[in-house]
Amino acid sequence: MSSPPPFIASSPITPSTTRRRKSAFTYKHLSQLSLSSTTCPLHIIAHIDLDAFYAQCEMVRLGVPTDQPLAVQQWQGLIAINYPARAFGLSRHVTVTEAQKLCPSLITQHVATWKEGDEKWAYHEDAFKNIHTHKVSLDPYRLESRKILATIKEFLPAPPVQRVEKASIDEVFLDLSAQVHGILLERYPELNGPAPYDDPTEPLPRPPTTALDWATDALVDLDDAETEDDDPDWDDIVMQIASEIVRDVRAKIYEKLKYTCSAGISRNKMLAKLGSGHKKPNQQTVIRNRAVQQFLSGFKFTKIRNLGGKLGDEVVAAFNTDTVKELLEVPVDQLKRQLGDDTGSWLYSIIRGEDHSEVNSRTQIKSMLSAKSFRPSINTFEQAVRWLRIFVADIYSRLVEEGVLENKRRPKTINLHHRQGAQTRSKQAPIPMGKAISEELLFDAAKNLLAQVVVDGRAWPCANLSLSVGGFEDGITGNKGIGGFLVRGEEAKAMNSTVNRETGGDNMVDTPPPGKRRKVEEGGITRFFGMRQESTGATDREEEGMESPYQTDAQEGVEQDAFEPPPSAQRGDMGKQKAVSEEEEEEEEEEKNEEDEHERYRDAAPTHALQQASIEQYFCARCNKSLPEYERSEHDDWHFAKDLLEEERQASTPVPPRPPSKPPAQHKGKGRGRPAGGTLGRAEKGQRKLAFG
DNA sequence: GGGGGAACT
DNA sequence: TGAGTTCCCCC
Repeated sequence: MSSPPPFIASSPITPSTTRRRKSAFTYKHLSQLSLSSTTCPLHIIAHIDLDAFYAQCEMVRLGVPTDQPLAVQQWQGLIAINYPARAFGLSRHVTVTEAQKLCPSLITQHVATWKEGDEKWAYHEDAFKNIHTHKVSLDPYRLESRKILATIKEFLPAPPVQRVEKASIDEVFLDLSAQVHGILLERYPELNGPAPYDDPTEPLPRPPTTALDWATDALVDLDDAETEDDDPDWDDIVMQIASEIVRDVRAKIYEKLKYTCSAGISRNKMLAKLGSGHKKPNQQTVIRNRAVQQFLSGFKFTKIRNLGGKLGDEVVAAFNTDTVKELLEVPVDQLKRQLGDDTGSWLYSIIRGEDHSEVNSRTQIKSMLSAKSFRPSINTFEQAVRWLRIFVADIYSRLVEEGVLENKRRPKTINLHHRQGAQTRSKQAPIPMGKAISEELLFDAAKNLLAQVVVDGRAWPCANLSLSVGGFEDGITGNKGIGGFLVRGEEAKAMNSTVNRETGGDNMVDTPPPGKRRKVEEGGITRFFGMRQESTGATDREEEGMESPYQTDAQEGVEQDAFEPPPSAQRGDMGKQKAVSEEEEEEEEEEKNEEDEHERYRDAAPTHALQQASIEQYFCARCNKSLPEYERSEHDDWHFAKDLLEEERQASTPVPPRPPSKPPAQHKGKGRGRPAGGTLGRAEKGQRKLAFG
């Protein structure tokens, strides 16, 4: 970045007595800066990260002195530990009792929980004893997060100069380019003039050589070829201005809300993020362009975003190192060959500090989830429905908090995730438009999704359940910043494109971040990495159909009237029931999971009963069939689920079904509407049926 | 648009 | 470890 520009014949003659070179940056670069162009070499990003956020929230809430060790407890574990407590060697892996031993003065504050029947979460005494009846609520932290975000946005110039991306509950990215551009022109009027000869490729005048005052910023060591004596160029000035802004933002957050945070300032998101983690707590780190290589070389590449998981492991395995330094020696071609073209070139760039991803102006939430893990697993529809009620209360209250009900910013879909052993499946449905969103509406929809999962089979024992709503983004609130108008597909493209929107002139070639699934050609054989070829829901049903002589219902959305017993009835007999997995495709991992699943299932079934020669039988009058007694409740649940869905089907089908020859015209959003009576009927039925559990 | 999964905090 | 959010891919 600070290398001298190539000699340009038309540029003004520089007296040979002048020691100083031209700036490496041009008038074009300067104007790109005002547009927050991701390809602009002066582009400037900050990442702000709250220190031990949940712990700080509790400290602020409880008015605890800042040097008091405190940890946030969730059931038997610790999910956040403040810095005073870390001094005692506490980490997230330590149990509550171990922590108390290591640090007797430690405050362990349990997270807020939500109790069945309550209309709000609360901080309960001895909450950790209530794991079987309460669910965790992180709402207090969301509320604090929102305050902090509001403070930041209030402090910065209005959009479109302001670009703030909420990256998580305790992190934001700021694109400070446009704001810094403005300050730059104010402070250095010599930059205001038109480019000499009206040529935007003319280099800028050099900035004054006055030593930069980096205040108390942590500065990363310079690259080998650079020395502190080198005159600063505009990129250094930009960094310094950005650093001032970040310092002020942090001061404002502390002043208003008493939260400390750490920050990283650098030329792109990846470096800024790495920088914010470099020195904590309550510090900020600037990574100048001339320090990037030195800085990055000290890292394990698994610390870089997107390389912290399976992809990172693969890279480690492929090149037998986990350090950036060593990976830098691998040529692009080899990276491409072993990881695929896209991932290879992405990796090549990223370890050289190149990242052109955009800061998306986005501070609003896109989805909302409420979840619970069950240990031990739950086994009946009734149990599951009781949790659904809590989830719905949670989500509904959060919808109200968001102001989404007034704002018309309503979610469009509702989604249920379900885990049984290694299997995870989900069902989603549209939230009917045109009606007000109510708890009953959501609860009804959630129950319905659960019924779908149950009818699909293999629902119990259930180890995890989660309900979410999403699809908020099409709301009425028009605050779309620059780029906010992009639709999904284009957004992804724009994020990774280095071809500048306006100038399109740079020669840099960008590569997309790795997809989750990558193709690698190897001697004519194509292999896929990164995604297990799990059976889809549809495939599952097909497999079941193959497996079960009974199972013929509800395949591929074809509604059938025949009620059949659940596939689970087949699993009771003593034959080996491995047919499903044996059809399955290879991969040791896969097999292990399958194995695991069967293991879990078998554990859940009464083994002693399986071993008896004669099993107590239950006769189901609805199917006219008998099945093992221990499957009775699951079987009943299945009928219940089926009934629920059948009611739904009838309620949503206006009186006489029309002949298929002439399908009715589509009334968007209205065709699916159901009379209120149907809803009530189902609710009543639910109450009644749930009594049997 | 539905469903599965990875990655991250 | 558990809860929560976003992004991406395939069909």
